[in-house]
Parts: sequence; C-alpha cells; structure tokens
Amino acid sequence: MKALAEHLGLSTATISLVINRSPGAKSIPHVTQERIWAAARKFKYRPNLMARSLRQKRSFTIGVMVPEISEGYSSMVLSGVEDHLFQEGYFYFVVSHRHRKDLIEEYPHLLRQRAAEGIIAVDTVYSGSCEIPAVSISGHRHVKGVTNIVLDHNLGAHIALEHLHRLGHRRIALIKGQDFSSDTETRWQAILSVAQELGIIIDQKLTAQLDSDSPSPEVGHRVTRKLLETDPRFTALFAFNDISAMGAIKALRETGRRVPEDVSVIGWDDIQGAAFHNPSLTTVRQPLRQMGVVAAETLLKRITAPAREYPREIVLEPELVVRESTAPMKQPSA
Amino acid sequence: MKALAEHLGLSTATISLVINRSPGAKSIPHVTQERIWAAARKFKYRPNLMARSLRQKRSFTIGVMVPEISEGYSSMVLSGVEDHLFQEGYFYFVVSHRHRKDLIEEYPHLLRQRAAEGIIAVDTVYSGSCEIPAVSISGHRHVKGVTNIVLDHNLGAHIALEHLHRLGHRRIALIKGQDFSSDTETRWQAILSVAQELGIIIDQKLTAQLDSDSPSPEVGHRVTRKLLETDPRFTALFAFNDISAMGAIKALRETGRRVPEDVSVIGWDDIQGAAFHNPSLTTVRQPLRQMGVVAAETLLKRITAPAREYPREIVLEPELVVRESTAPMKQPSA
DNA sequence: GTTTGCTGCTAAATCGATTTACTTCGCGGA
DNA sequence: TCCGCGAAGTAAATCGATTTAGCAGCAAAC
Repeated sequence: MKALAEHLGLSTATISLVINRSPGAKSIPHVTQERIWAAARKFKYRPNLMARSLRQKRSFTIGVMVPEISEGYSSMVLSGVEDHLFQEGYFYFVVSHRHRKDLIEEYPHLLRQRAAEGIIAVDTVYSGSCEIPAVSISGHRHVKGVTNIVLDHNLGAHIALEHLHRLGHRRIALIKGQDFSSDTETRWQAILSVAQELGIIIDQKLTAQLDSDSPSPEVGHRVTRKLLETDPRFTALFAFNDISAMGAIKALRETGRRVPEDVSVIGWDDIQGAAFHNPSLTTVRQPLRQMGVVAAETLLKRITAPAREYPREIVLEPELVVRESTAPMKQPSA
Repeated sequence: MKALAEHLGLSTATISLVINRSPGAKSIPHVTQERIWAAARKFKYRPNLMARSLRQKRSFTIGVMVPEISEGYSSMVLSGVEDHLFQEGYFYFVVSHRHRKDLIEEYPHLLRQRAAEGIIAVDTVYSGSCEIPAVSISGHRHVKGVTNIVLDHNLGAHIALEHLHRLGHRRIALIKGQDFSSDTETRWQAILSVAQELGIIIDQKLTAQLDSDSPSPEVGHRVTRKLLETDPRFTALFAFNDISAMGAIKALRETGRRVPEDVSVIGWDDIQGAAFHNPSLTTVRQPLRQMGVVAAETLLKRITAPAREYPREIVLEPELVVRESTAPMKQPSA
C-alpha cells in the first residue's frame, strides 16, 4: 500500500478511502479514484486483512466446533454452514473436540482470541456462557447468549413410532444414543412419551445404548448382538441414528434374520448413505444442511445487528422417509 | 495488556518479554516474572493474536481447500489434517470450491490474504503457482512450489485387478471417475496398463464414466444401469470409488443380479460405510487419514524450515481389503 | 476586502502487540 | 574519585492498515 501511495504521489489515507468506498471518498474526484483503482489492479494490491481487522475489530471469521470431522452428521451440517458463510464473505475455523471436556471448555476462548466474531457449535454440550454470539445446533442446554437450533424430537419420535405401530409392530427394540451426544436425552424422553401415548411398551430388556465414541456402525452392531442374546423377541428396531441402524442390520443378518421381513429397522438422520444401503433405510430425516444454513444466518444476523434480543430457540421439523427397511409385521401364523 | 502494565507498574515491553519467554527476559528477576504471570492469570490475559501476527508475520493458520465438505473422502483426509495441525497448535480455514474453476483460482489468494502460512489442497486440480508453501493431496499435476501426496495407483490397480483375475473374472466392467477428480486420469492409465499386463481386455462397451458432481451413489447407480442396458455380459465391476460401487450394487440388484454371486463388485477408498454395506465391500483402501497427517506434517516442516529443497512427491501405498462383494466367477455351466 | 464554503487531500493517532536500542542505578575495582 | 559493567527495565519504532481532524487553495457571497 505504501508502494502504491508513493507510485501515485498520494497518501495512504486517500487510497484507503477510495479502496474501501468509504463515505469520505465522495470528495475525491472521479479521475483520481480511477487512477487508484488502476494502480491497485496493476500491482495486484491486496490489503493485509490482519491489519484491517486489528483496526476495525471485524475479522469476518467464524469458529465452528464439531465433535468429529469424519462423521456424516457434522459434515452435512458443516456443508450448510459453509454455504451461507461463503455467500456472505466470511471464513471459518473448524475445530473438533472429540467430546473432550477440556477442549469444549477451551475452544471458545481460543477462537475468540483468534478474532472469531461468533461461534457455531454442532452437537456439543457446552455450559458456561460465551462472550461472543453463539449458535448451537442440537445443543439443548439453555445457555445465556446462545441460540439453540433444534429438531422437534417429539414429532420425530411420533412419526417413527406411529409408522411402526401402523405396520403392526408392538415389540420394538430401541437403541439409545451415547451419553455425550446432545440429542440423546431429549430424543429418549420424546420416545418414552410417544410410546406411552401409542400404547407401546418400552421393555428394559429391549433397549440398548451406544457406548463408544466411535462414529462407525460397529457400535450399533455390537449392542444389537447383545440385544439379540438377551431377548430376541422383537419385530422392529428403532435405532438412534442411521449409522447404528446399519450396524444393527448387519447384526440381524448375521444371526439369520432378514430385514425387513423378520425385523423392521428404522434409523434417524437420513445421512447420504441411507438411501443406498441394502436394504435402503426407512428413517427420520433431519434437515441437516438446512440446520447449518439457519445457524449461519442466525449467527450473522446477531453479529451484524447486535440486539439485546435474540432468538433463544429455533425448531425445525423432521420428516419420515419410508424406504425398504420397514415392512408390516409378519403374521404370527406364517 | 496495557491494563496489566498499569496494574503492575511495569511497561508493556517487559510484560511482552516475560509472557513470550523471549531471550531478553533472562535479565528480569524471577520475582518480577512471577508477579507478571500471577497478574496475567488473575486478569485472564489473552494476547490479541491479530496484533501479534501483524508484527511477527506468523499466524499459525493454514488454509485447506476441499472440493466438498459433505463427502467421505475429504472428510477423512481433513480429519487427519486436523489431528496433526491441532497437535502443533495451528488452526485452519476450510474452503470448498465445488470444482468451480474461478474459486480454485481465487482461494489461494484469499487464504494468503487471511495470513494463512500454507495451503493444503485435497483432490483439487490446481495450476498456477502459489506464493506460500502448498501441499496437494492427489493433485497429480506437478506445480512449482507444491508437494504432491499421491497414492500408488499402479499398485492399487494391480491388486484389484489381480484379485478379480484370480477369481476367474475376465469380462470386467469399469467405472471411470469424473473428469474433475484429480485421481481419474492417473488411475485410469494405471488400470489400462495393468489390464494389459494381466491379459484382461478393456471393452469400450463395458466402461462407463461418472458424470455428475454429486457425491451421492446415485451417479454410480445411473451409469451402471446404462451399462447394463448396453452390454450386461460382465461378471465383475471395478468402480471408481466406494460410493459409486454402492450405487452400482443397487443397480445390479434392481435388475435381478446378485452380488457377489452373479457379479463381483470392487470399490476404491474404503470409506467408513464400506465395511457395513450389504454386502460389505471389497475395496482398495487408501490411507486417507494418514494422507492428511502426512500432508500436514510436510507442510509444517516446509513452513518452519524454509529450504530451497522440498519433496516434490510422496507416494503412499494402497491395500486390498477383501470382503463380501467379490467371489469366484460362477461356473458357466451352473 | 473579508468571510464563508467547498474541494481535494494529508498528517497523525490508533488498533495491540513485538522488538531493538537505550537508560538508569548501584557496585566493585583501579 | 572515577570508570566500567551488569542488572532491571523502558522508550520508541514497527507491523499495515483505518479514521478523524484539519489544512491549503480557490471561488462565490456579502
């Protein structure tokens, strides 16, 4: 920039005014402005954004916290986030905390230190408030200063269980999520309440819980095998998510059961692979990309128009996607 | 920091020396140092990293370019990259270019402008050199200043085709990758050369090419159906990647073929879902996470020790993972 | 003839650190 | 007494921009 100024015989102040189209530039005649633009193009001038940020205290940077990058859920959400942030000219840092408490605690500070103007937390249980605007996706805890974007789990549980109920299933096995997943408890309560409403009995012996933080179907596979050893007399299985549903299907097949002829399986999420699994998965679709987009929109709105008021919660609706993995219950006589 | 200085009755210079443990701090007595640390802790002092970067011209930030976030390949690589960068205290920006030429061209500049000290490009064909150190994963084009991390595609093609060949397959259908994927051409040439070596005939009518930039199995599904219409007389199919292999399997099943009894299918990548697909996929495993780690290591090495010399290419080896989707060719008599 | 106002620009402060080149003080030795 | 030296720290420049206050020059108004 100094080089530019020298070359043009102008001061850096003038150049700055013009380049930024700031109101002060209206007193600069058009010819001078053109000279500046031409020179800027010629020398490929690119302002140092660090210096600019330092002065303006705007960095156009967001921090995104996810549990894990390789996993389908976060990736889809990230993709929505990225879409919107990119449109608005923001960049973002990604950090993954692998469910480590200390990192979850520390990252918001680190991000702020790196001049992030806001934080989006995906599937992360965070407590302790935050000095910068934050939006949490499936955060569930109400934390001061944080907008929660959540799914209507009651609706989700309802459409899933009703679907199974209509198909005639009464003995339904359930796979609960890992304790660290922020959706687990909410969804579980929703399922219990809907089950009662529909007259479906929740049997302790028919429920299992994912227990490892691996994002692989292996976990669902393992717990389903255990389930089958304990009490195999169920005709349908409602998994915590599609990943575990896939593991469950493998376990069922390995023990000689056909899906959906012998056991119907329903998942949750509708990840990329769900439609192409064999059998393709009936599942409760979360609008993951949209959740990402909404999160980004909400956050940017809060950043650009800092208001005392901000939405505490935004609820999105799931949708039942019926595919091949569920079928009417076999007639007992058959 | 100024507040700290005032509170301690010291100058900001002294504090800076101590906080950064710089050599100049050796003349500051231990008691004073302790006083400074104590005060820093008490006031939770966190230096403004923008200011520091501006001065030191180090940002501890890397830019990572991927085609798409939601996709398995990039996610796995990213996960490896993240692992190593995190260990070394670096943060990173993620940008996804969706194969848009203009973005691929522009992003390196934008990243540099944002003070990224290096760039990692994943599965991105980039030409035009770069002013900062760069590492490309599966980049294949030799570009000045860029280290390429690539898979040994010859070895990959070899173990895959040999596997099918040993199982008795001679008529093998091939699905080639999208033109924009940087691996496509290299892998294709490797396949052609290995096929010749093994005496496998590549039939134009038995080859298809992925044509959409969607990361869904749908694309593989579509081209396989077309393949089946043209000439269904193949006993094995070698897909460009696991995603398209999954689509292909679906297409085969829809047209009444069993996998692997009627047609063997082999994929490439070994993504998360491959082991839990039904049937589980035989595939050529790429060490994706490791590629990410190696990329990060190499880049940081180049950043911290800028040498005239840097590796132009690092080759990693694939590995055949045999699962259920391949089987010996049916006896013609059967 | 002076004031007023506008045009076109610049000097200098600022953002929050790092870093270099001193200064000041006390003390031991010549 | 005076010099030199190490200890303990500081003043000021710097990084690369933005931004505010204001200056010079000229024309029109009074």
